[in-house]
Amino acid sequence: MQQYDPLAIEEHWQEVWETTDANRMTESDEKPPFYVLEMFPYPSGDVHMGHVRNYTIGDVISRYKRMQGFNVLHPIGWDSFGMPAENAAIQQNSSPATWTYTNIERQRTSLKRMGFSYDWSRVVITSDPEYYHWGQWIFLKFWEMGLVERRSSPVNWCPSCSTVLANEQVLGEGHCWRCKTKVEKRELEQWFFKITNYADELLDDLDELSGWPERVKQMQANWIGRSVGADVVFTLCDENGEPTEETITVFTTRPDTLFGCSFFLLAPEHPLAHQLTAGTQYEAGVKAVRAAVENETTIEREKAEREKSGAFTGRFVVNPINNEKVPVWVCDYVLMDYGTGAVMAVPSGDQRDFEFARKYGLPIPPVVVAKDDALYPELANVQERTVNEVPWTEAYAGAGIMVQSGEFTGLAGGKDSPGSAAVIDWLAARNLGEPSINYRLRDWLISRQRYWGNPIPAIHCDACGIVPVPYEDLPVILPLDIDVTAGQKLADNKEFYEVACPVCARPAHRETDTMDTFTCSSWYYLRYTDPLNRTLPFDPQTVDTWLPADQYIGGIEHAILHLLYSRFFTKGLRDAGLLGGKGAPDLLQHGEPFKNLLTQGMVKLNGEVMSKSKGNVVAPESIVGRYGADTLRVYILFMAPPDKDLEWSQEGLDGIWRFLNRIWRSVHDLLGERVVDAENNVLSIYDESITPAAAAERSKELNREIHRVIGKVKDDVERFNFNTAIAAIMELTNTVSSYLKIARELRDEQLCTRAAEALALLIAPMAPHFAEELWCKVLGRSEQGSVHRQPWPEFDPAQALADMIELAVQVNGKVKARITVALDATEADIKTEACGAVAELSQGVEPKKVIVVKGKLVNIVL
RNA sequence: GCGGGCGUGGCGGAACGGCAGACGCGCUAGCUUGAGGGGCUAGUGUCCGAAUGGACGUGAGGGUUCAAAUCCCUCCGCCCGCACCA
Repeated sequence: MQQYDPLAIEEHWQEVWETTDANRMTESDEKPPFYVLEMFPYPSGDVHMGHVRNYTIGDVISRYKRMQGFNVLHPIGWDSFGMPAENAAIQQNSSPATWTYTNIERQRTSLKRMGFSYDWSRVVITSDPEYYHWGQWIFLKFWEMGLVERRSSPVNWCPSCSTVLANEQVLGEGHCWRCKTKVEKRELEQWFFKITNYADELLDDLDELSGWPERVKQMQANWIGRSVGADVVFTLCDENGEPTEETITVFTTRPDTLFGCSFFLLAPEHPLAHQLTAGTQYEAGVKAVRAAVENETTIEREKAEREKSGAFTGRFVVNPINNEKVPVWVCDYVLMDYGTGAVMAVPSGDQRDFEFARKYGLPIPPVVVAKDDALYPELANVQERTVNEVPWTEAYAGAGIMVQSGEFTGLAGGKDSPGSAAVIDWLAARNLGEPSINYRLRDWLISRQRYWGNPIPAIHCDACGIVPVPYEDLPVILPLDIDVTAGQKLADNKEFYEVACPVCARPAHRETDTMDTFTCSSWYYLRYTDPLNRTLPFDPQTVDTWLPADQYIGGIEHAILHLLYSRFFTKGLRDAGLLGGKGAPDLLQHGEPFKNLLTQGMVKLNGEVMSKSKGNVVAPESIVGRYGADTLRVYILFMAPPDKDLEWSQEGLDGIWRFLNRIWRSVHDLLGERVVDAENNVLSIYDESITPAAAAERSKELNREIHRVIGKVKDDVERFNFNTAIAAIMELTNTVSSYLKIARELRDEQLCTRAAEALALLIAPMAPHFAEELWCKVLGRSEQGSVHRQPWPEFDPAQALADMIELAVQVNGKVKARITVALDATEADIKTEACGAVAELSQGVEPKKVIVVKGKLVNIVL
C-alpha cells in the first residue's frame, strides 16, 4: 500500500483536469442548468482563509450538482479596479496595473492549487478593456433611460486623496478610510445613478426572495427606509407676523399630530434660514448653529446622544390645520437632505422635539394620548386646546386618541391611523397637503476622482455641454502610462484628455472621473454567461437561461451595497430589454439576479477576525503545503456550519488529516491490500473470534450503513450542512473499520467493493483529488471516467433499514427500558411488548394511554 | 431606541416536538518488543454509589403537550446591523 501523499496526488490530478478541460461547462448539454456563483475576489495580495471558505462551499455545491446530473456553470473572475491598487502602487513604486495583474496571477495559482472546479475559459477581469467596455456601454444605456444624472450635491471630500467618498467610506469621527484625513463637506457636481427610481421595487421585491436570509432582507429594507405620510403646506409670515404668499412644505409620518405642532424647524443649511435672518438680530444665532454643523460630517451629526441645539429666526409660519402662528427655529438635528429640510415640530409626540422644547422652553401641547394616560380623562372629547404642557418625562409616540384637535378629536391617532387619513383628506381638499412617501435611500454617487477605475464615457464641450461618447467609440481606454507615484492624473494625459466633441467636432475634453468599483461588480455575474460577446454586454437569451443564479455565496459585508446595487442593475437592464424577457424565470422578470443567497461566516483566530493588520492570519498556502488542499477543504467544511463563524484550530485540522488517512487505509484494506504504516508495519489486525454467522450479520449491518449514509449525505449537502455530512462519512468509515476486523476470507467481497466506492463517491465533492485518486487508481475505475462525472450513488431507503429495531420505552415521558421488535411489528404487538418491559414499574396499574411513535419509542402514560 | 440572531460537556458542534450531547478535538487507562502531531481497545455531562443502578441536566423562571434544547410568555446575558429619517 502506498501512503497517502496529498501533495503528489493533488499536483497530478490538477494537471489532468487542466489538460482535459474537466470543469468546462458544456453549453450544448441536455442536462438542466445550475448556476453556482461566488463573490469574486479583489486581487489585494494572495487568497486568504475567507476566500478559501467561500470558494470551498461553492465548489462542494458545484461538484455535488454535477454528480446529480446538472449542467453546472461555476465561474470565477476578479474585481480589479479600485483605490487599493493605487495605494499599493504608490507605496511600492509600481503601477496599479502591474500590482493588480501580478496579484491576479498569484491568486489564480492559489485557486487552482485548492482544486476549485472553475470553468477557467470564462474568467472575467473587470480592469480588462473587454469587460469595462461593456460597463461603459451600460452607463450610456442607463443615460438614455434617464437613470444617469450629473448634479450638484453636498458630498464628502477627502482633500488628501482628492476624491469624493461614499458615506460608507467615511469612518467613525469623519476620517477618510484610506488616509485618515478629516473629510470635508463640499458642494460638488457629481455623477449619480438614479437608484431611487427603483426604491419601491427594490423594497417590494424583497418579498420574492424566499431564498435569502431574513437578516439581509431586513438590512436592505432598513436601508431603503420607506416612510409613508403626507406633505403639509405651512404659510410663511413676514417680519411683522403677517402671512405672506410664500409657503414651506414639510413631510410628516404623523399628520394626526398636526394640532400639536408648537414650533417649526429648518435645517441649518436651508436657504431660508439665511434669507429670513439676514441683517436681523437673529442672524448671529442662526449662523452659530450653522457653523457648528458646518465642519461635521453627516455621520457625526447623526449621533443620537448629542444634545440638540438651535436658534430662533424671529419669524413665524401658519399651521394650516388651525391657523395658529408658530415660531420658526433653526436646529442641528434636522437634515437638509431628507424630506424638505424643514420639519413641523410636535414635542408631545416626538422625542427629539420634546427635548428641544424642554431645552428652549417651548410649549408641549398633548394631542394624541393613550387611553390609560393620566391626562386622558381630563382631555377626552376636548376640542379646543386648553392644556399646553404635559407632565411627561418623554414624548408619547404610540397609538392613542386624538384630543385638543378640533373636529378630529376622538379619532384614533398613530402611524397610518384613521386620524392621519382624516387629516390628510381635510388638507388635500383645501390644497394644503397630500399623501407622500419618503425614502432614506439616496441616489448612488458613482463618480470618483481617481485614476484606477472605469472611465466615465462622457465629453465636456464648451459649445454642446456634456455629451455622451458615441457607442461606436467605445471603449474609452484607460491609459496605462499614468505615473501615480508622481501624482499624475488622467487630466495630465493629453492623448486621453483632449478629444474632439462628437457632436460639433470642436476641441473638447474627456470626463476624467472614473466609476465607483461597485459599478463593475454589479453585473459581472451576467457577463459570466457570455464572456466573449463582442457586440453586447451579454446575449439576452443566454442570460435568460442561466439567471437568476441558483446559488450565490459570499460574505455578509456585502449585504447592502453590492447586493442592492446588483439588484438595481438587473432591474435597469431588464427595463433596457436586455434580460428577463418573456419566458424567462419569474424572478428574472422581476429583475432579481440571485435566487438563493448563502452568507458565510468569518474565519477567526482566538475570537478575532483574521486580518493582516492584526497579524493573526493563517495563510492557506502554509496549510496546503503541509496537509494538502483536500485536508484544508474538509476541515473548513467540518468545523462549523457555513453561515456561522469558524474558529481556527490546529488540532481540528490534524483530526481531518487522520480521518482522510483512515479512509485511505480502509479503502485499500477493503480491496484486499496489505495495509501498512509509514514504517511498513502491518496495521491490519483480525479478530479471530468472529464467527461466520457473526460476519454475515456484520455484512448486513455494513450494507445498511452504506445506504443510510448515502441518504444522509445527500440530505445534508442539499441543506448545506456539510459538517454533519462529513460526520456521517466518518460514521461510515468507523463501521467499515470495525468490519475490517473480520478475517479476510469471511468478508463479503462485493460488499467491500461497494463500501470502497461509496466512500470515494461521497467524499468527492469535498476532497476532490483524494476521491479521484481512490476512484481512478485504487479502485481502478479510470475507464469509467473521473469520479466527478459519476452519478451520485442511488439512495435506497429500504436497504437502510434493519429487520429488527430497538425502541425506547418511556413511562410518563422518561426512558425506563428498551425493547427490540421486528421492523414490521404491529402497533398492538409493540404496545404489549412495551408494557411487559415496564410491568414492574406500573405495578398492575392500567396505563391511561400508550403512544407509539413508529421506529422511535413508546410512551406509556400511567 | 429599532431590527435580526444566539445561549447545549473542557472545546468545535449534533439533535426537520420523540432516547440530549452524533461526529470530531482534548483528556484518562491499556496494548502496539522502548516514548511522543502514528495505529488499536476501553472510557470520558454532573452528582450519589464498590457495583447492578439512581437522581439531576440544554442561560433563569413560568406555560402548552403523553413528550420541550426545540413551541408560547417573562426575565438575564452575548453578538451583528441600523440609528436625531421628521
